[in-house]
Amino acid sequence: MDYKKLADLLFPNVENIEYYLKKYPKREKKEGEEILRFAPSPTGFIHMGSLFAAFVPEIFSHQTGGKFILRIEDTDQKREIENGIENIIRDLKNYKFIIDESPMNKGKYAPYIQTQRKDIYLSFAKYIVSKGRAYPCFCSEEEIQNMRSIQQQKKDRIGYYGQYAKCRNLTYEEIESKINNGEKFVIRLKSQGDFNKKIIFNDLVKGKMEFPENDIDHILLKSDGLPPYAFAHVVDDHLMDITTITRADEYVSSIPYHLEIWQAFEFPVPRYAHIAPLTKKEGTTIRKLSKRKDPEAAVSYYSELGIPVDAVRLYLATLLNSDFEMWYMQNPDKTIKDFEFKFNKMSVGGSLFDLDKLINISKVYFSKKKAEDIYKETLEYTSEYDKDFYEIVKNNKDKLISFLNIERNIPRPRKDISCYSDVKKETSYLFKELFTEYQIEKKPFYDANILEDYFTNYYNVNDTKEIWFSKIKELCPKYGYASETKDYKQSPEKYKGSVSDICEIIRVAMTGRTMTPDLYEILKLFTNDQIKDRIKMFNEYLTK
RNA sequence: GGCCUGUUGGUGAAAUGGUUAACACAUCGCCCUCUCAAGGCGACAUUCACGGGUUCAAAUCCCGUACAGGUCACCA
Repeated sequence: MDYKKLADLLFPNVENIEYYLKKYPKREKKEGEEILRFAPSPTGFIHMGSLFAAFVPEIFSHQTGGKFILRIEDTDQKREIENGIENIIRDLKNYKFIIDESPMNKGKYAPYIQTQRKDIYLSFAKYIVSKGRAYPCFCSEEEIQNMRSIQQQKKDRIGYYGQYAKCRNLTYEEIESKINNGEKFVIRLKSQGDFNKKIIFNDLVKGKMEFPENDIDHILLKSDGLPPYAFAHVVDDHLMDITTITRADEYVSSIPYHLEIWQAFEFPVPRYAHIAPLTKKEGTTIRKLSKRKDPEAAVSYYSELGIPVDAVRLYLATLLNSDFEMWYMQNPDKTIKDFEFKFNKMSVGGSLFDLDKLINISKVYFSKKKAEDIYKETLEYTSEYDKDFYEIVKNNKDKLISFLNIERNIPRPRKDISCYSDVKKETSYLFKELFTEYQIEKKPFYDANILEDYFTNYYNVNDTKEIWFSKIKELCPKYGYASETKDYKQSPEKYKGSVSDICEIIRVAMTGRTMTPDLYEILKLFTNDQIKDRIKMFNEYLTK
């Protein structure tokens, strides 16, 4: 068969492959520079899994001084959703991804949206047909279904291959007449593989793997003229000069097939890094984190909660290489950029997405921040997600900063804030509008008289901390409490309680909770009127 | 079912043939401090899914079993 003639018959008005090879020349790269890409489908919002999938190539490209590219894989037009592309770009920007080339920020290798590259795929398909490595197939869906059920009955391997590949042996004349009849066709790879032979493949993450060769005549071009993933990625990644392909490890099993496409073009094969999915534990089973089933998979979950972008990025970094965490503890002044990530340190199985861990990372992150910055960012956060609290934040700058500064600028700061919405939770008792009732269990020793006595006869805002505390101790014996915790511990029968219980009464009365930052500092944030008000409230609460 | 990949404590995870199996989170206990936290110290895998084998030496290599995940589309 004259394959050249066949190619012209199938693709009469299509550019030569040389045209595109020239139009998109190899990049001028420095030694070691890597070009990586994130290639999502525009099927909705970005979730944690895709954020991680984007994080990996961004890190590995930029840490070599290379480029990070966003390419949109929208060849399946059935799955497309409105604003899909815009949402992806917005989410990536929010998460501080630096995208060197994308549909918005065009580079030399545009277009970056696959449906806009249709002519390119056609050209490459024509080329591969002209080389005799691909052929048109006119089988209908029914015929393929039939083939499959026969294969199932006979317990044969499923697929279009070998003797099942009917259209493989069509003559030029047969093809020509079908085309003249207007029959629809797809282009299939004419596989040269042998299922009984093995190929060895080296993956950057998973290491050496062995597979049977591909012998299935997979589809390279669908009847709508658009390629499925496999063919598109080879054409695009070659033309865009991608040096390392990162993708989800669900593609592992199609490696032999993808390799055969590269080989058919005689293009050098880039490195591949197959990334295990983020997983979630549900009962005893572990499954892929799902954007449909898991609310915590959506990035909006974190922005609504107010988990800072940088904290999420730190978590992604520890998910990438778990030794990052230790390194970062030892090098608190460095950033993600300073760490050398390695593919072979990535998890081969799957990384469990652990919300507790993220929250912990976020707490540590907050504990290192300046109070002024937290205030500023809380203002931004509340302006979007909590309008009511926004007004309070805006009008109480000094108070909030003073609060945030309690036990902050010390070697081991407090870790009670994990997200911007916690600021409200942690400070609500400072504001009359938010503190409307006590929601804490009454304990027998709670006593409004002690409270009133303390504030009328002992408390003075201007006291130093030492004096402040000695005054509380002074008050203790009057009500049968031990001034020293040690004394109480030694002979508890002699006392009603200790100074810590007195502190608890004051703390609970003022804040409605047993755990707050340093009580001395907290009290300073209350005005006299507020104190009086709380004493009254506390009294009512106890008598109720 | 075929093919591929995993399986280390309550959890995540490190150790890529060689001392008592890192570290972090969680939990519990003790200590410290002028209150709450934080912090310090300690406990938490006589053992790396199970069974064999190779080796002076195995969580690490090989074989088998079990379990789990992935894949077998004109989806990516």
